[in-house]
This record gives sequence, C-alpha cells and structure tokens, in this order.
Amino acid sequence: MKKRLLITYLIDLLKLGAGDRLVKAPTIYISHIFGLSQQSTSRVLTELSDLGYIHKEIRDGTVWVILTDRAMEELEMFFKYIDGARKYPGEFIFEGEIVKGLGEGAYYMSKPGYKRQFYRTLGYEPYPGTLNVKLSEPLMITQNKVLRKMKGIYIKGFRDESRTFGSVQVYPAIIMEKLEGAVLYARRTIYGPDIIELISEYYIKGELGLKDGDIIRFKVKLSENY
Amino acid sequence: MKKRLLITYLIDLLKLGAGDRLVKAPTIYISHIFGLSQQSTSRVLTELSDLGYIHKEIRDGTVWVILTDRAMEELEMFFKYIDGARKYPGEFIFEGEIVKGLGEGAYYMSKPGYKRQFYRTLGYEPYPGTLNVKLSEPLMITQNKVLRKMKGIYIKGFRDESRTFGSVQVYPAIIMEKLEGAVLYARRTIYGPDIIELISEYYIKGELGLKDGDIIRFKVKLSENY
DNA sequence: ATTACTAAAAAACGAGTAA
DNA sequence: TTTACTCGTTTTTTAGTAA
Repeated sequence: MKKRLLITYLIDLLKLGAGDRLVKAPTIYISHIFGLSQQSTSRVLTELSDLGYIHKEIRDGTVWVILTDRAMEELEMFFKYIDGARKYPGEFIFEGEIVKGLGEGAYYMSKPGYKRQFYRTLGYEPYPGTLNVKLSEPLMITQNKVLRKMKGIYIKGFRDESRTFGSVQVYPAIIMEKLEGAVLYARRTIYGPDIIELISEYYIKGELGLKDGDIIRFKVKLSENY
Repeated sequence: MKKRLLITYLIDLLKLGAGDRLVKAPTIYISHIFGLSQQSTSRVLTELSDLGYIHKEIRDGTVWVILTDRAMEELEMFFKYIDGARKYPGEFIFEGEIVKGLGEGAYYMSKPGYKRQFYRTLGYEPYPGTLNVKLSEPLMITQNKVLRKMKGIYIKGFRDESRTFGSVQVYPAIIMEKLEGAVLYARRTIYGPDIIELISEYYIKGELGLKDGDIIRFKVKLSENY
C-alpha cells in the first residue's frame, strides 16, 4: 500500500490516542474512521504492523494498538511537510551542511559566456565559485530532484576555443533569510541529488560567517514563470 | 479514488503554490512528488479536475493548475483534523448547537434503575434531563458515530412494572472546559448521528448560562478502559 | 517537448465465512 | 461477540504509444 495512504491511517490512530499508549481498536469500528470494511481494516492494521508502524496485540479477542517510534518519526516528517505547505506555499526551503566542492565552480563561473547571461537574468555577476550543500533529509533530496526538473531560468550553453559548456538553470534564492543568491543546476553534473549548488554575487561563506561543516538554510520561491 | 488519498495530492499542489495562482505542473515532474508514473499523474490531475478540486489548463502543451475554493475547504478540514490529532490525541472534541429535546430525557433520568448505576459509575446522580446538541460539521458527525461504537461505560437496561428500559453507554466529558458531565448513548434512540446527548449532575444550560440555539463545546477523553 | 489513451498487469476491496 | 482468511470483483497502476 502506498506510504502516503498508510500515513493517513496512522493519523487516525494517533487521534485515537495510540501515540503513547495501547488503545482498543476493534476493526469493526476503526473501519468507520478508515472508511473501509471490517476486512480491509484488518488487512491495513496487519500491514501497518508488518511494516513496523504499530504494535498490535489481541486482548480478549479485540485488537489493541500503539504507534511505534518509527511511525511517530514518519508522522513528524509528514507534519513538517504539511506545515511548510501551509505556511510557505510555493516555497522550497532547504537545509543542509556546507561541504567542500572540487573547486571547478570557480572555473565555470568565470567564463564570460555564463557571466553575461547571469548578469542579464539575475542582475549581477556571480562571485567566481559555487557553494556546495549536502542534503541529508529524504524530504530535502526529493525536493531537490523536483526543483531540478522544473527548469527555472535557462542559461544557454556555449563553446569557446577549446570546448563546449553545457546549459544550466538557476532559481533565485534567499540564503539564511539575508543574502540573495541562486540555486544552480548544471545540465551535466557529477553530483547526485543529495548535493545542491548555490551562487551569489558575494562570497557566501565570508558574507554570512559560515565555514565548511556548518548548517545552511535557504529558500527558493517559485515564480510565476516556472 | 479514495478521498484521503486525493487530499494528499492536493497538499502537494498546495506546496507548489497552487493555492492562490496557476502554477506550472508538468505531469512528468509532478509524478516525482506524487510518487506515481507520468501516466498515473495525468489521470490523478484529470480526476481532481473532474471532481472540482483543481482548475487545470494546458498552455503551450504543459499543464498548469490552481486549487479551487472547494479544495481549499477540504484541505482546511483536513488540517483541522490533523491539528486536533497532534494537540489532543485521544480526545474527541465536539462543537454544536443546543437544541430543544422532546423532554423524554427527564423521564428516563429519573428512573431509579438508571440513577443507581450512574451514581456508581460516574459518582453522581444526573440532573433529570438531557441536553441535546445538534452537530453540523461532517467531521463531528463521523466522530459521533465512531464514539458511539466504542462502548464506553456500560449501564445495564432493566424493567419495572410497566416496561423495559434499554441499556445505555456513557463517556465522561468536560463541557465548556468547566463542567463535568457525560455523553450518553441510548441503545435505542430516535435521534440520528447528528444529535448527541449530554448529562451532568447539574442543569447544564443554567450552570453555564446557555440557552437553546447557543453553541456548546465539550470533549471526551478516551480512557484506558475503552 | 508535452498529454493522455489503450490494454494488460497489479493491487486493493469486501462478502462470505471459519475459528 | 471478535479477527482475519479465501476468493471473485473492482480499482489502480504503468508501459507503450498516438497526437
């Protein structure tokens, strides 16, 4: 069964008070909450138990359940997601750890072919270098994959004497609620979906007093154009 | 498709910012958020549109969506439910309008066969009369159906000279955060699931300064025994 | 590039029912 | 009373593909 559906059932059980104690949960009346038949309800509870989301036992022939820590973690993540959707609709908020890049960002950012286009679309020439952020939460990684697919501001690739440079996309971002910058996605990249790259007019770490290993937060607000 | 599942998709769209403006939502990348294939995503968006939850249009070959008022109402209800589950797990909070009953409550409540048992289980003899509350929100009505099924404190039926009196169940409740009382469910009742009956040691309306037509709130905390 | 139809496979569902 | 199995039916899903 799909996880997002399982979670809605966990919410129902949480509401019954199963978050911190065993509660009586006869399938025949839980079925009214779940909106399923008694049989399907039994099946769902068994599946939740098999997946380690609930502890289920039968006393005097009726089911009692309590949510596991695993379920509570899953619920917390879901609630966090919902809170974000309610409070900051249209915003992608990221949090991750600053990691050392390979230094190749500086090389690319200094190419006039990119610099001109950045100036035209973002209003400034970026500092020659990118800041790499390592995402660890699964939610962040999904968000990164999705944002990448959305095709923000398109920066065309070009070729100089020696080689070709691929196209990139950028999304204006606010870093640590202070500094303007942008998320940068290179068409061809060596990084996986757990790394996200930032650029700005200024040297980000210096400007914000941060160093490698520090936690950094930033948000991308989706514009009307993408 | 099940409503609870539809709502999770609406939350995803809300997060994208579709709550107040048309947002670009190409099925191929929305599919990453939904956790479905491109084809299923297309089908889900079509269904959401058919059900009146989103307005969907195609510009230059890609889908743009905006949530309808109907969807926002549905989401608000869901959020309210979740907030309740998080803040008051194990509690059933009711809100409804005080309505005039048929006066038959007073007759039943004055029967010694019931009075003795109420005293033993609730610790007091109830005021001879019941307060009828009319529930209008669908969530409240569902909650009422569920609570009724849960079998709280069991009060046995009995017979006197003339007739038999059916069994009832009660759940201790706190009325308007002040007055102790109980929800009463008669085994045989003439009321539908949109009416819920309250009893208390005192005359509830008098004690709380309420009259017919006023809004009343109360909560039932599920005990460890049911 | 998209969207979304068709068709076949997979998953979920509930009635009947045993324990 | 319960729970939960079997099994036939319905619903949901995705690959392939046309537009």
